[in-house]
Amino acid sequence: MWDNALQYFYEAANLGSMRLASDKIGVAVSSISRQIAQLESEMGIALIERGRRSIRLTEAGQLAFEYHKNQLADREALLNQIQELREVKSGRIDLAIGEGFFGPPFTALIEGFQRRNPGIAITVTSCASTEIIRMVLDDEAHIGMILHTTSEPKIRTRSAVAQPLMVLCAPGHPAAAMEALTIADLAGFDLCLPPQGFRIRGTLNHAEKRAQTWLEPRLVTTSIQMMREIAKAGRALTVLPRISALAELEEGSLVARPLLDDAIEHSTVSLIHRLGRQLEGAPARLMSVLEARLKSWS
Amino acid sequence: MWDNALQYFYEAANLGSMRLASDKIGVAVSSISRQIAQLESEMGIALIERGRRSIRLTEAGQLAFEYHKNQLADREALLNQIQELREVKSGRIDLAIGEGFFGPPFTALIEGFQRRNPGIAITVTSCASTEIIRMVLDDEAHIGMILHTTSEPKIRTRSAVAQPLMVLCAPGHPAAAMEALTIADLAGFDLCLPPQGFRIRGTLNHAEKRAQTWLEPRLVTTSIQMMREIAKAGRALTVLPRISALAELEEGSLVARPLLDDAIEHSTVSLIHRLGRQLEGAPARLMSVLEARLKSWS
DNA sequence: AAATTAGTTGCGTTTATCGCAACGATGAGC
DNA sequence: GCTCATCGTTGCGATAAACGCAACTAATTT
Repeated sequence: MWDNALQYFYEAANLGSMRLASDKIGVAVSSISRQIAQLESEMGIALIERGRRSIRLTEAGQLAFEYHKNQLADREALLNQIQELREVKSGRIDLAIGEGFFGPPFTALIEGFQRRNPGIAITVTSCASTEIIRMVLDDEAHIGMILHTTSEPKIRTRSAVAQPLMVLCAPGHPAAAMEALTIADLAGFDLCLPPQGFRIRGTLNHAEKRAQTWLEPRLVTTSIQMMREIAKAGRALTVLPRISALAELEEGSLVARPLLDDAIEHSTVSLIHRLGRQLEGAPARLMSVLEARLKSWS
Repeated sequence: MWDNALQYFYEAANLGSMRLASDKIGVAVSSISRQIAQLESEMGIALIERGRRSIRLTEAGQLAFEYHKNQLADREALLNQIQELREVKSGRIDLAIGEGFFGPPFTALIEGFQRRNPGIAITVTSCASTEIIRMVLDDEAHIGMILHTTSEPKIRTRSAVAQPLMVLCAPGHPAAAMEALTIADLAGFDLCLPPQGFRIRGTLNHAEKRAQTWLEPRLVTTSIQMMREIAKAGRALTVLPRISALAELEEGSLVARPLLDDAIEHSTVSLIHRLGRQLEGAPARLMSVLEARLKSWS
């Protein structure tokens, strides 16, 4: 309620007369006079000197004047920020991504997006699938990117593209000579795999169960980076989606061979967000970019 | 109008629910919901995430939240300042004083006032009577203090105390032996007077005209300080109100003798302010202090 | 001294806000 | 998976604030 009265007071003080303020604002002089009088009575102190034709501010009036001037500036700043948000010129996107997706292609995608949308801050968090789902549910992340679809309720799978797990090894590795490998084949080689609890390992577990063969990796690491390097060195095989080693596959330092298992061949990469949370602005834009790029990678 | 909606939004966001906000503010939930919705439509962007039980802020919502928080702080600061003004803890007083009033008693008065009212800034300007009146009329000074009353319209004489011009001289001066002096007596001594244009000189002029005697001062100065010093040295007489040399009279380094002239004996010291400008707060307080002290000096 | 122009006040009208109640939707518990 | 409690939303009549018009008072101007 103060807001109106202060505005009238401010304009009257600025223009030096209530009538000019009346013209500018478009309200009757009487209202202006009344609002100011009311403001004064609420503040318990006079803002303008009475018994005078022109508007002269008392000390309290000058304080109120400066106060409102600053307030206007602050409000304009807020409106600018809001405007930028609407135009997606600024904003924040929180992304939760399985570590397997990291690598030059993904980095290039993010960099390209930021170049085209300066002012948008992006946070990319890397963690396990279950954690990603939790973050999306709790709105700690706008968008999540996980292997395999999830049956979790309250999660909307926006886009899912086929992205089967592959066996990766160096070109000179014995496995590279094979067209495809079964779980049993895998068991015969040195393996580098992520620890239990990772989605990749969980998917493999199911396959092991079906094949009644249990894998015993020589090296267990949470670092996809390390898995790629071990495989490149030819010391071991690793199991990852193509997307996790796109750069290496293109330059030929790694080769990919299918892993013969129904569930694994049909595994997918999913872009998810919380059901009921309509993405808008920056997150929506990034979502569509991710969606398009993911399809081009599959 | 924004103000209300923002407040509701702020409380709802703060308490995490519209109903709690409703209890705290004392307004129906429906109004809160509506006000927030309206605010959103005016801003053109959602502030809280819909389709959710609890209140969660969007990015724009967080901006608005912070904005209003700052706004509240600013408003409280303003209210504090206003409160201080009302309690006369702060404020500004502009005083315009004839130079004749300067001296230890006046200085002590101002110092005492400032000690009892810390936070109040006082500006004491010294100038000629006509200038004092102009400053009061133009609101460049809250209070003026002049010799003699003025017939100026738009000037309100708040208080006038008798303060006849006296002849001042050193105790050993021949004039000190006289009970009282006439204008003609004055003409026989060396004189130190202010220049034409000063109120004292104007008052004397009238007396000279009546007595058909013209004074020719040996020394003319605008400095009351200098006049007092000259008189103390015994070199000349000077003409001032008692108030201008209160300290010297008390310590006995100067003596005062009446100047026999109707108008001069009835001259006064006046506290003036602009007609229609009701003094309040700090200026009013100082005015009453000045009034009381002036009477005690007369 | 009259005229002009400023701010103020009274009164009827318009607009915005409010409260109540019914509704729709979300999330917790069984 | 279903029910129930609770929270936010919407419709409608009531209420209060703000508004415009016009008459009024007061400060400047000529």
